[in-house]
Order: sequence, then structure tokens, then C-alpha cells
Amino acid sequence: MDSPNPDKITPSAISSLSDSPSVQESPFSSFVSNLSPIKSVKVAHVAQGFPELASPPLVFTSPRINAQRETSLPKRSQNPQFSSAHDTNKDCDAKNSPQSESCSSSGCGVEFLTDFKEVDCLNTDSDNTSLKGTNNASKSLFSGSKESKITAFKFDDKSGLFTDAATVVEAHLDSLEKAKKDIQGKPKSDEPINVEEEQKDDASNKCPNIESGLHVSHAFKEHDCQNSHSQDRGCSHQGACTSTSQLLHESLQSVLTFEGCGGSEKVFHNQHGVHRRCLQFGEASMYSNSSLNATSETNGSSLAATNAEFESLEQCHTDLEATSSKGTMVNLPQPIATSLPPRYFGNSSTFCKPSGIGLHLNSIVNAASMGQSATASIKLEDHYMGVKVKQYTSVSIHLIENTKSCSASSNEVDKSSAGDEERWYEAKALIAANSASAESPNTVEFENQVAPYEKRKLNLQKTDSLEEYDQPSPRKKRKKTAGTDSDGCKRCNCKKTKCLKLYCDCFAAGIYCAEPCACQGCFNRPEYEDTVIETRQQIESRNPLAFAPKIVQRVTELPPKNEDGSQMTPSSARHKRGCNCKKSMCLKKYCECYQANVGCSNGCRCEGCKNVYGKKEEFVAVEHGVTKEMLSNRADEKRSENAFDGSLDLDAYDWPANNNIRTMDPISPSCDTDPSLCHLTAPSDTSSMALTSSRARNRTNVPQVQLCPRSDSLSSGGTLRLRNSPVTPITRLSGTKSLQGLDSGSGFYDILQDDTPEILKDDSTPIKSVKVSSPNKKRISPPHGYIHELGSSSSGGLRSGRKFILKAVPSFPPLTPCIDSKDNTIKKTSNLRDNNSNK
DNA sequence: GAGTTTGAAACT
DNA sequence: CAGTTTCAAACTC
Repeated sequence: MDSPNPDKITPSAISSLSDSPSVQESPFSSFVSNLSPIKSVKVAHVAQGFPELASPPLVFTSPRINAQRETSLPKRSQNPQFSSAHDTNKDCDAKNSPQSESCSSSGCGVEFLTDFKEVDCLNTDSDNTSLKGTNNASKSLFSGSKESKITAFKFDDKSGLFTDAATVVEAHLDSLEKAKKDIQGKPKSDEPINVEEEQKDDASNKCPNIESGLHVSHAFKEHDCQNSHSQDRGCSHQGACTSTSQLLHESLQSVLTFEGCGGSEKVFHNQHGVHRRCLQFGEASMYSNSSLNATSETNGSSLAATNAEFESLEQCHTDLEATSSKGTMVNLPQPIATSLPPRYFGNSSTFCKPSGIGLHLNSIVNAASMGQSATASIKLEDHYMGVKVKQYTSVSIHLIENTKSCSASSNEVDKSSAGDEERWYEAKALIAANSASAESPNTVEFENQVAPYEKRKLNLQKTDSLEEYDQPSPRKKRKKTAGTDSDGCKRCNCKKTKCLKLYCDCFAAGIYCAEPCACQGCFNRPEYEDTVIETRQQIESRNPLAFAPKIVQRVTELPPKNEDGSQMTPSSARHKRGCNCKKSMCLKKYCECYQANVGCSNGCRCEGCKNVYGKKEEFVAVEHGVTKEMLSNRADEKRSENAFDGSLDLDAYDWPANNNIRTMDPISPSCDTDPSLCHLTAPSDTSSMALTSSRARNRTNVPQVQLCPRSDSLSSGGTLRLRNSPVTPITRLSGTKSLQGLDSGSGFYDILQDDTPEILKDDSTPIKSVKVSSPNKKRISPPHGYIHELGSSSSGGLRSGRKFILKAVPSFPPLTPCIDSKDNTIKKTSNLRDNNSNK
């Protein structure tokens, strides 16, 4: 690992290098082309995604695409009712440039259709109402109801054109076949530029243009269509399409700012910035341009659904919550909402740090292992959303990814078009500016904003050899300073580790290094996906939780709020493993807890802790029975005493902006009744998918809405979770180890992972108190407090909400049996608790 | 910008 | 498991 040799570079990477720069993501594209039914078109755009991931997209995309696209097309044709916009969309689809269409529509179309059918079936299976809901969905689009969600997926259904999914599917298939025939023989053009041109050519075909332009992935296309539709509702169909197409153009033209329906465009930008870096998005990135469009559209749709919501993350969360709460079942709407994390919605404030950044990688890896990202997404769906939601969830996930990729691609486009790095960075900054906290994951992503694909290009162009990477580009030079950019994006400055060790923030966060990074000999790049994945796996083999979110938030306990209403991050979130500070007194960024804007906890072995966000002592006291109020008061005092970082000044939703922070909804009625549920991480609950504001939490039945308020990051985190968790290697490894790690780290955190019986056992079993002095164990051994909780106050402690849950828990069971695992997990958890209480 | 400090990560 | 080394970020000058 020390230094991945060029030899190690995956064939794909090599091929990419050798390939003409024009083929931006040769490895990925080639991989995709081989694997994905969707062919070339996607490939080109897909650049970022890991090849491994690429394959999955089929499954992954198909549902979405099928549902959206197919339904949309046939429906469109069939249903004149559908607004002219729809018709135009169809036309566009039909007209779509050979490239985009050929790939997406033709080849993919059939598959999509099939997928779509499956999706429908699933939907029906999961929730018969879903279909019905879809019909009704048109009425309530995004109203927040399940139905609305459904509608989002089944746009056609909205129109009411299709009463019978099968019929629709058939129609789509027919149309697809026709399209294929038409398309056949047409050269594929991966390059977005062509697409843009095409789009430009067809003003009327704005939506189609988008799709075509999107080449990207089927899923994206469908999403785009759907999104556009959804947006249309929000804004106007045409308007939405237009906006998207425009957006594409603009993005291509390197226009950073998008204006269109509501603030969706803004969101769009943000997304772009956000997604670039994350490995997670590899897939998404793959969808690049199209994804961007789709994303923008999607966002727009979602936005349109909740115009008011866009204004604030809370709103976004609220929407999600509303949807979740409203729907007895977690319907697509939520996933969608989830998929459209607040951060995506434009406001920077909404952006959540990708707490689960690391997860992204994991997810990717998992996906790879799984063979397909799509699969992973599905699993996630199942796991989180529950069976009913599965399909929808996947769709939402794709949307998210797409969005990300879109953002990334747009960014790239912007860059390329701008041709001026500075401008590019400025654009980034603008995008990133929105990010609430510099550290937020989102922010990080922004840093990398250059889409992987673009990065690849740059890399390829810049360096035929690895050494070129070593030499920091001007961009890198700019941001030589390690840490986070002004944008909040992370960047590294690794010199010896090649960005393949946890020393590298980027790698640790599960994101590829980007231009801003000043790293030397960097292998944490899309070109070296294989290397990155291998390295990650190795690291995870040693420490399954290595890439798990470092910050966990108490589940049961709502984030303490100051009198002014601001939340007290410190009390609610803690560093999973804790710190080991001896000289910095936890008052400097050397301290991971402090850096994460969270208080120290039992898991910390710090000496002379003076963490302004929460002293270790205080935390311990709380653990031993100090009331939340007391804690909050203390925290408040601290806050008042210490000027927190801007990040601390989080709004009600603001939580420690940590990339790694994962929050659970502390509250849900169910939680009270069913502790296990409380502990369950987001993945477990279907609701988890949906982002929920603290407000929402209270409302709903939905067990846990995970999205943390601020979590903007949350959103990101939430999205990440979804993606990651299922896929996460950790999960794969099985919860046990990972849990151990968590346990050791968090001590008091309840890690409810489905797959972690052993961990649970460990918890139940008396755990040795961690030696404060032993750094090694810190990570492994459970916190003192934790033991106490388990033992003495087990029930009480748990109830009190002391426990922290990895909201996004990357490694969640989803990996394996999602839903079942969930249930199992819950059971296990409850059992564990019982055991503890018995003790 | 260079050098120092710090603590996490990695290694033995 | 404990101790040491390595590493890169954070910090200071």
C-alpha cells in the first residue's frame, strides 16, 4: 500500500491514461460500456464512477429510468393530456441526439422498461397503494404525501395516462425498440458538448435535450424526465425543461449560476460542487452531464414541490418529514426527498457535511463488490426504506447521485469553459459558499468540485505519469494549505502516503483528491479506483470502522438547544472514537473532537480537556445521570463563554458540521415506545431515508427520520448513508468488527447495526473500561461510560438518549439483507438492551 | 514560507 | 497489547 506502484494501477486506469484525453474517463467508461447495457453514452459521462459501480447502474438506473422515462414517453405519447411539455419531452427523447438517445433510449430503454416493470411490481408489492398513489400523485405532487413521491417516480402515472403499469411498460418497450432502431447506426457521442449542441438545436426539446445531453445514465435520463416533470409541476413543464436545458448549456458554457425554477438551480450548483469529489458519486459522476441536468431538474422538481422549503434546510427536512409522516408507507416521495438532501436544495446552509464521506467510498467499494451500484442502491432502499420503498428508494438515490454527478459535471464544464482556473475556483467558492460549515462533507465535495471525469481529463492531460500528480498544479498550489478551502472543501497535502492512507483527509473521507489538493504522487484518483478500493479494503480489514463516520449523534436525545433556540451541538454529538489530546487540551484542531465541533466524551482519553463544545468530564457526568437539561445548560454556558466557530452558530438544525457526523433522529414516537427503534440507525427505518428536521421527528410516526437538521450535511450524510451504508465494506465485513470499533470509540453510542450481534454481545458483556492512557485501545475499547450505561443505567441510559447512533451508518446492514437485517437489528438491539437492563 | 507542534495512523 | 514511528494537519514565527 505504501506506494501504489504504477504497476498497480488498474488496467482501467492505465487504459485511461493511455487513452486519449478526450476519452475522459476511459477506465470508467470502458468498464461501463462493457458492463452496462446502456452503452457508450453513459460511459463517457460516467467517468467518475468506479467501473465496478458502473455495472450496477443498470439495475440501479433501470427502475428509475424505466419508470420515469418509459412511463413518461409512452405516457406522453399516449396521453396528450400530459402537458405539451411532456409531449415535447417525448419528442425530445425520440429526437434525442443519436448519442444520447442511442445509448439511453434505445439500448437502455428496453432494459429500463423491464426494470420499470420490475419497479412497478416492486412498488405494487411493497405498496399496492403506490400505484394508486401514482395516479393520484399528479394531484399531490410533492405535496409531501407518499403519493407525491410515487408520482415523482411515475410521472406518467401522474398524468393518469397509465392505469396499468404493464401497459405502459409495453408501450415504452415499443417506443424504445423503435428508438433503438432509429438510433442504431448512429455514432455515440459521449461528450457532453455534442449533447449540448443538440439541445441547443432543439429549443423545443429542452427536456429531451437534457436527456440526450445527459447521455449519462438511464437513470439520469429518467430522472431528468421525471424531474423535469416534477419541476414542471413546481414551475412549469416547459419551464422546467427549459431551465434544465439552459442549465446544461450554461454549465457547459461554464456559467456557474443557474436560474430557473425557484431556487432549484442554485441547488443544482451546489450539488455539482458537492458531488465532485466524493467517491460515492463515482457512479453519479458517471452520469455527469446528464446527471447534472437530471439533478437540476430533480432538484427543481423537489424544489418545486416545496418551494418554500427550499429556503431552508429545515424546510427541506420538513418536507421529507411531512412526506414520511403523511405516508403510512414510506413512499418514493421520501426517498426522493431524501435523495434530494437539503443541501442540494440550493441554500448553502442546507448543505450538510458529508458526514459519511468515508462511507461513500465504502459504498462504492461495496457496490463494486456487489457488482453494481444499482444493487447497492436497492439494498439501501430496502434496508432503510423498507420493502415497500425499495424501488423508490433506489430511484431517489440515483437522483441524488445524479445530482451530484451533475453538479460535478457542471462544475467541470464550468471549469473547462471558463478556462480560467481562478474563475473556476471562484465558481466553486460561490457554490461552496453556501455550505454551512467549511468542514461539512458537502463542503469537501465542493472542493473537489471538478468532476471526477474532469479530474481524469485533467490528470490525463496533465500527467501521463504519476509523477505529474506529484507536482502540484497551479490550482493545487493555490490551495496548498491543507485542510479545507474557503469553500469548505477539503484538500490534502499528502506527500508520502500517496493519499492512500487515512492520513489523507480526502481518502479518509472517501473522496477522491481533487485539483485543490496539493498532494504528491496521489493515487486517490478516479484513475486508480482499483488501487483506492483495494487500499480501502485493506484498511477496513484492519479496522472496519476506519471509514465510518467519526461523529455520532445521540439518538434519543434531541440536540440540546440554547435558550435562543440554537442547538447545542456539543451535547448531541460526539466523536466516535474520541480524542487523545494531551497538550492541546482539546482546544485546537489537533483535537478531532474540537475539529468536529463536538464535545469530548467518555471515549476520549484526552488530558486536561477543555473542549468548548463539551468537556469530557461533563459528558461523563451526563452519562451518569446528569439530565439533558443540565447538559444543555452547560453547553449553553460554554457556548456563551466561548465564541464558537461559525460552524457552531448553527441554526436550529445545525449540528456539528462534520463530514462524519451521523445523526439519528432522536425522537420518534416509536422511539419512546420502542427503544430499539430509537437506536436503529437511519438505515433501519424506512423513515431514515427521509430527511427530517427535528420538527418532523416529533410529528411523525415515521420512526426516525434521520436527517439531522443540519445535517446537512445531513442531507449529504443522509444520502450518503443510504448509498454507503448498504454498500459499505464495513457492512460487508459484518457488523461485528465494525461495531467493535464503534463501541470502542463511542462507548456510549449505541450503534445499532443490524449485523452486529457480536458487538451487541460485547456491549452486553461487561466491557473493560478503556484505558485512558492507552492510545491503541482507545479505538478498540469501549468507553467507560458506555459500560456504565450498559450496566448500571442500561435501560435508563439508553432511554435517556445517551446513545449515539450513526445516523448514516455507512456500514449498516443494508449491505446484506436490508430489510430483514433491519428487523433483526432492531430485535438484537432490543435484546441487548434487555440484557443490559437485566444486568 | 519554513519550521515546529500535535495527535492520529501505521507499524513493530 | 504496548510502544514507537510515521505522517500530515495545525499551528507558530
